[in-house]
Amino acid sequence: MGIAEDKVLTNLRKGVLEFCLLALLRDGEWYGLDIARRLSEQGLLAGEGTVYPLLSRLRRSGLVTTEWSESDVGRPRRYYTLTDLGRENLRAFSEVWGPFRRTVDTILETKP
Amino acid sequence: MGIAEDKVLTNLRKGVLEFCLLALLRDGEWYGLDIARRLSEQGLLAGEGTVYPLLSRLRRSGLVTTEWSESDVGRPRRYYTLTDLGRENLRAFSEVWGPFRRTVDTILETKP
DNA sequence: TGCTGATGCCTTGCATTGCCCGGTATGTTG
DNA sequence: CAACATACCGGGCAATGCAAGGCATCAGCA
Repeated sequence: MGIAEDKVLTNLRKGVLEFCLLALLRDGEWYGLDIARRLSEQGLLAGEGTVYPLLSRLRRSGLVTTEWSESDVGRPRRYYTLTDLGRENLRAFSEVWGPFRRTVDTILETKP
Repeated sequence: MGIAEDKVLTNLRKGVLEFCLLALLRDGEWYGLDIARRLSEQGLLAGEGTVYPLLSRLRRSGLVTTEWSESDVGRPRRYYTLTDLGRENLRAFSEVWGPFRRTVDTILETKP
């Protein structure tokens, strides 16, 4: 009975994942699978397949730009770059995240 | 373009709301509308109607128990009490929330 | 040459869950 | 009796992470 442990993390990821992805792109360009691996390492992503729909959405929203790797030895990769709009959205999220996190902390820390 | 501000908070609430509700019940018994008001004050709930499906789910899962207010002057109220299972789930969430919050903070704080 | 596996991209259908809108019932007040 | 506030509840909607699988290219090897 009760609530499954996995579900907890799954629901926490919602609303955070896409901005953590944007934050990753602050540091440089990455391609899909690499982004997926990095996010998975930090427990923010369950499977690699999850990241592609997200990346498509970010691209359609104009938060990231893509560029195919030309004249590369391996498989062609699609590299993602943060746009100014993406950078602004990331900053906006940070301002929402701070108070939100503090609110939750306060409620949880109240002594029984 | 970009991502709407409202959506950000909406998605953040998912996965947090039900545990903040449980945390409220740690301090005593409350009835539906009162719970809704308290959560709304802290920006964790958009409308009062949202809380009732959630409360039903928590009841079916055995995390809370309910008791109708007897011999009260006003309308009958359904009071919610935290069960042992609910208390345990709340504790389990706290242990997940801590590391999760730290991870997100770390990613966001990385300097560009 | 032809098979196998790894890499990398992507799509489809699903489940969860908060939100919005509306409905019911009871008590108080003019 | 009408109107309003209180208090409960349900149904349909939308967003989004997840699981599973498909397709294409290249390297290694017999």
